[in-house]
Amino acid sequence: MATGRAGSGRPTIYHVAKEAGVSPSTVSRAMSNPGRVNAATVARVIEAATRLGYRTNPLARALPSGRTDTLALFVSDITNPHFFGVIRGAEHQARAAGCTLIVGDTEESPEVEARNIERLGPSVDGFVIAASRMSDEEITKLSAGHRLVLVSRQVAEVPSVIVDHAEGTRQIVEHLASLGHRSIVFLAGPPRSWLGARRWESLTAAAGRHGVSAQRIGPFPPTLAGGGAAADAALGTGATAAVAHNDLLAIGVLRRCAERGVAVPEDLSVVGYDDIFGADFCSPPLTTLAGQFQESGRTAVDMLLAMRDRHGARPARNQVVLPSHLAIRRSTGPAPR
Amino acid sequence: MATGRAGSGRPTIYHVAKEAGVSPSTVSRAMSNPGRVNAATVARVIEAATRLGYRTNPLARALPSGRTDTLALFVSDITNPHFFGVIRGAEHQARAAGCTLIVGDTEESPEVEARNIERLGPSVDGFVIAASRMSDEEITKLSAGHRLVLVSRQVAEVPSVIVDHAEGTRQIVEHLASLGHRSIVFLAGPPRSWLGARRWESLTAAAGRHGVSAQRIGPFPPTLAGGGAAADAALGTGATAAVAHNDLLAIGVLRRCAERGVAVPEDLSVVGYDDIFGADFCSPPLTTLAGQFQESGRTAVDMLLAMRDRHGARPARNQVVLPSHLAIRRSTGPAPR
DNA sequence: AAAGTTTTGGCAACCGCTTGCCATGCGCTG
DNA sequence: CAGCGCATGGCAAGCGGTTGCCAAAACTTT
Repeated sequence: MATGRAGSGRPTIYHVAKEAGVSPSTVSRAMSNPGRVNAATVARVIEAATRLGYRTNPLARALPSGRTDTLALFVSDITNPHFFGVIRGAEHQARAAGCTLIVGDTEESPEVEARNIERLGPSVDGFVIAASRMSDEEITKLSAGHRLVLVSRQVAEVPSVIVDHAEGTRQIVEHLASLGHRSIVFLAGPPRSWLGARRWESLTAAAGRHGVSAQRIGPFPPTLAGGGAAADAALGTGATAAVAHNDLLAIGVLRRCAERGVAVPEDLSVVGYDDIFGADFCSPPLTTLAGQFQESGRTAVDMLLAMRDRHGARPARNQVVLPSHLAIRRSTGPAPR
Repeated sequence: MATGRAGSGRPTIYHVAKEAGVSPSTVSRAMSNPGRVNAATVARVIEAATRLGYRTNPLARALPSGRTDTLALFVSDITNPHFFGVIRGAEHQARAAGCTLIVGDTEESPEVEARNIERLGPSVDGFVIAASRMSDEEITKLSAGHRLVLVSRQVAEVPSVIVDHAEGTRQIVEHLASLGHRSIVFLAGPPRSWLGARRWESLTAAAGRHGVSAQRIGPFPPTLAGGGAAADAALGTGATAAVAHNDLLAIGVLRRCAERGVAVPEDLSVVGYDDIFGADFCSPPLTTLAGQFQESGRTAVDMLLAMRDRHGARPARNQVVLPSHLAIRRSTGPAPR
């Protein structure tokens, strides 16, 4: 009968201490601060520990030391494949550093974010918040009481890692302009998305420079299903190219176009953001701005760990911007005449 | 400067106790066992707590009580989109139950699985292990010392939830047979995969009943890239239909076929397992056995929680089998003559 | 050889919360 | 009105580690 719970006879440092003929504090030191103890004693302790099958209890260790070797990652919507890259990267890096990763879904809600941070605060060494929906003020406030690293979001003074949007979006517009497109429609995502706002901002700027007109419609839920409505709305605008908030939406547009007999890219070019799983094998394969999101997760975890270990000292690189590149595939083509 | 660490001035039950004019133990009871305390006192304590912004420290609570309200989920390869369903389902259900979820990648390694369980044992209330690569014996042994629920794996006496394979595979074979296929090739996945073994088992059984010949080739890594080699090998066998270990592999096959100018389904029918994200918009859309993996995650968490709360009493449903259904799409068609 | 350093290990006080046990005081029964 | 039981709150001992401080031991240094 599975118990494994407290009092489960799992050996403690006290058992090891008796077995090795030393005091518990020596065992503790031997395990976590070997420099402080004579090498021979350490060896004896280690030997006793392995003999007994001792494993240190992370909880008990964390309580007095305040160090949990656990990191939390919150994503705004765990349903969105975009975040899988971030999750993977973070998980991988955390594991490499001997840390455990907690993954949470905040369901697009700033309240859930704040509540979770408050709740988990003492249990983790820090938080990675991807695509936070909280306000700048709230983030700043929370970052005063907790170690926080933002992903896909920038707030002054708060460490963050984002994928370059300005340059990437410029490439999208250039690509489209060179194909003869003169009218672009942007399919907006969630209203609270900082990233979405930046993408639109960059798009209008770049469009202006290239003499291309850009309009925004939406918001649409950033999902495959949302792409249906987005496609219909986009087709109504007369634009020859649609730039979607993200790939999910873009692929949804692709599907809706296929249903309606609208040829992509002959009738409409479609561009997405993120290069998610599937973007290269949907039909037609999607032209999209590929960001290194796995790298984002990794970097964010690194920064968090650095903050923890350098204990308060401001990290060297506080606001990281990762490069992006345009993956040109078959969903974009010459503008219809 | 973000600290938020121990000694961070976060109020404790002692502060609340003083504020409310009661003893710490009363505060503790008021928070976690209100029946034991006079209602008026509880109200006073609650009020003091909110006034101070008190939040209970999960670590400190877990240490003496042995209850962490945290669950761990391990997947054999976090890179595989198949698991995203499980992760989502588990995360969602855990959150609904007020639990925190730890997600870990065991990298197809039984050792990593065992080590992680050992390490995290005291920090969690139980484990969900998806597609465990451990041996039956090892699982049985571990399940004696920890609360364990298996997903996509069955071991006698250990709680588990799987998606039906026998019936589903029968449907695949029937579908193929009715399209005139007489020779099927199974593209095997990882050698240690229990699920893979069951699928192949069911396939030969069903094929036998329908007078269809079935052969197995592989193993192939269950990835898109693995599909390239698998496709080439499959085409060499002369079979008219390929059933892949999973959708990742199947989509890889689709891509390779497209590259080689092999028409799907005209020259070769392709079937996958899992109905992952993308299976419905790849080209051609993939016929696949859809399982309710999100439901698997949810159910597994439910079982775990039930085990914890009914404290050792054997769960009512110990080995859950979820239904599957064949999603027939365009990657299968009549056998070439 | 005496005095001064450094190592090394033990003591005991925590970290913040839970819980078994006891003392109090009240309401009730007879 | 004595006697009893129960609801209520406090005390204190943990849970399994960490760590500041001190004393003994082992080395150096004059």
